[in-house]
Amino acid sequence: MRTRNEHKEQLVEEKALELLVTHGFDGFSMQKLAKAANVSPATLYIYYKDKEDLITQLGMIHGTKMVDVTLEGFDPHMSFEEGLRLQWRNRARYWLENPMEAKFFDLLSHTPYHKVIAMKMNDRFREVMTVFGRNAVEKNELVRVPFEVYWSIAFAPLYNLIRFHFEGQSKGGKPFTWSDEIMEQTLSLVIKALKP
Amino acid sequence: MRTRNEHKEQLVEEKALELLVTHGFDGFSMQKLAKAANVSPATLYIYYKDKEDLITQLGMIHGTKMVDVTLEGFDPHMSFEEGLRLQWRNRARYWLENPMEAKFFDLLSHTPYHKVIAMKMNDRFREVMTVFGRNAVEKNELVRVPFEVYWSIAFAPLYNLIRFHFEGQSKGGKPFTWSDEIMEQTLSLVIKALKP
DNA sequence: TTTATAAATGAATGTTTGTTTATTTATGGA
DNA sequence: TCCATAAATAAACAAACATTCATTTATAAA
Repeated sequence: MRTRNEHKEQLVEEKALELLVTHGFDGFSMQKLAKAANVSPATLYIYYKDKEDLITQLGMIHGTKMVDVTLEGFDPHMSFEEGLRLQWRNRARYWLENPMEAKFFDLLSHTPYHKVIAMKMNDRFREVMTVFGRNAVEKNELVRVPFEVYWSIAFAPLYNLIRFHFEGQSKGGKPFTWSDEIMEQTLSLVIKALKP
Repeated sequence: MRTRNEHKEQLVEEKALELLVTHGFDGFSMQKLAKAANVSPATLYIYYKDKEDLITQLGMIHGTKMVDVTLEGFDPHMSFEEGLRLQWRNRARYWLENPMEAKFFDLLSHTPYHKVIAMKMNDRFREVMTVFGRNAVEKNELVRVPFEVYWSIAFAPLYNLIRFHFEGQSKGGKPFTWSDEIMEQTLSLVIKALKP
């Protein structure tokens, strides 16, 4: 029997991400993807059940990859400050090195697909973070607040900073770009907020 | 000459928001909107130049309304804590009372339309906030940090909390809902972070 | 070398898309 | 009352859409 062309499959994956990010979910279609990846539309339906399946699979792949990267070198028994620093650094590095994935994920999180993927993929991260948070509170390194409050303070500013970076957000004309100093400055404010 | 049916026009606006929020930009079409608002597709092209114009206008309307509400009772010469508190309260109230608008805006901010609208409508808010921030720094009520860092700490957590609320985000099953205590708790951490 | 089988395709399916055109309908001002 | 004019429409348009079908192509195992 004939074997699957792995190179072709990977190209489809790449181009799908590219098209989704540059033209939005709105302007994305199977035919455009097929053309961009030099593949027959019918081939896409060998790889994926349908359009929804394509996007869901893409989300899962990059979602788990992102969680893996975020938790690289992480141990829930680290000190709170050390652990949070490591996660910020890991995420920032990954996103800056993989802007397509970063933007795709940001996009995806604001579509109906989000729920399906978040459910499956956040579980691991959520679990680790719950242990980490509980330990930190017990060691008196972290204020005791509901999970959602903690999350909103600990990570929302990082996401926002990255969005600013990719949008080149500016204050009265001066464009904004990421720097380690900016991250460090923001992170230290966050840590200050979360100390008991 | 015949006069425009204002009621019909407003219904179109309402239904457009509803469809966009429930089915996403993806699943939105002029024909669906026409059907939902009991109007001929051609009528939409009397109200709006094209689909892009429809969405842009919708964004502008709700964008300026949101800025107005946020700045209700605000004065850039308020103390920093008082001013930030007021803005958080204003935004939270508006979003909880107008979930459709809130979700629409969240959605919109992750599409190519975003840039067009943000440019025009954020100007006023940005200007007021710049004065407010400068004053607060001079009075030694606010740390001196780049605008983007300030923004990421001061508002990103609020946005995140609202998203959690609308998604019913949960930790191990318990669903999350907004409460004034939760907001107060988060806001006080934010203020702690931003104090010099 | 042959054969069975999955990969890959080009062309077509019927549907939905955004938008326009020709026509009818309502109404403020003459 | 009647007329000019804009509102509103039903029906249509080509283009783009997701998906399928009949067929060809490549290859692992026999």
